[in-house]
Amino acid sequence: MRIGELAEKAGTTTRTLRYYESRGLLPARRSGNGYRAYGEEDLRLLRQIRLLQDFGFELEDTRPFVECLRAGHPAGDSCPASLEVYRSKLAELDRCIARLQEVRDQVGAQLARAELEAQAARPGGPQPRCELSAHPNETEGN
Amino acid sequence: MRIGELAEKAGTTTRTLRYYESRGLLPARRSGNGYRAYGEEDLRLLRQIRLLQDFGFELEDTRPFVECLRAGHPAGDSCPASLEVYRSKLAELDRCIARLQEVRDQVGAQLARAELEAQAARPGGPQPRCELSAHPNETEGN
DNA sequence: GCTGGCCTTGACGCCGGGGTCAAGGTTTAC
DNA sequence: GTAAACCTTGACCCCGGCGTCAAGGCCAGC
Repeated sequence: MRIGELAEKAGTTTRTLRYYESRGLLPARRSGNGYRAYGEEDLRLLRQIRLLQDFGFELEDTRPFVECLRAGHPAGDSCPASLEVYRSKLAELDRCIARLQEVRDQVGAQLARAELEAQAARPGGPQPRCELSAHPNETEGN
Repeated sequence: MRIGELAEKAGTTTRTLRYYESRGLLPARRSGNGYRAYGEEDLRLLRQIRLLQDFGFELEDTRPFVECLRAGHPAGDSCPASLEVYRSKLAELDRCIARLQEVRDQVGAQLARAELEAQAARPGGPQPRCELSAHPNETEGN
């Protein structure tokens, strides 16, 4: 299988495959004319990489999975190193989510406050009204 | 106030201030010798920028806030354009959090499955045991 | 007048994951 | 024999938000 075919089967580009090879992640044999030659096994490795990439894993983090597969294990996550990556990614995701949630709440609070202030400042908008009116003769109606 | 002093007061660097100026976000007057000259007002603008940056806002998103302050409004978020930025940021944060949560759950599931499989594959580890034992004479105790 | 500490502009580097030429070799189909 | 569709390496570009030099100007204190 040549590079274009593998790229198409995996739904990626030839540039990406060359990039992976340059990173030492997916080396290729060469056929007589210098073209890269891939097998079905490479397609499996590539699919593993893409799956993790879709999760937002960095390329380096996929390496243990690829090496695990290449070592003959049934799945990319059959090796302890891969499990460690899972775990640290989980921790990272949790930290990231917590941080974003915190920011979300703060921004939400800012928005609420700013909207209130804008409301108060708008002429004709609701005036600051005392519950126990200072001037009982001013009715609310209009 | 010169650039170094302003940077220090705002807890940032001169490089950053020059960058903001290059983006048209925080232009500076010049004193006779060509040095940038800032006032207290610039410090307020800068603090507003840094606050939003700390929230993870992109620099461009801080522009409405800065212009709002510069227009004389009491706060950077006193203007509708700023409120719109708040709202779109909130929506973006929500999408981001939801996506991360989804990934987190998937990765968590992968980890759980892989750990189970590793457990099962470990020789001497717990063998696949039928609840209704196929060999009732094998007791559980050791 | 000289050293040290400020300031100026300009330009390149970084990071990740490739996109997009450029200039050329190979193979296949007509 | 020639055009089309592959393939090769090499190199620069992108994004955001600066960090980090380089080469030189300005000013204070001694």
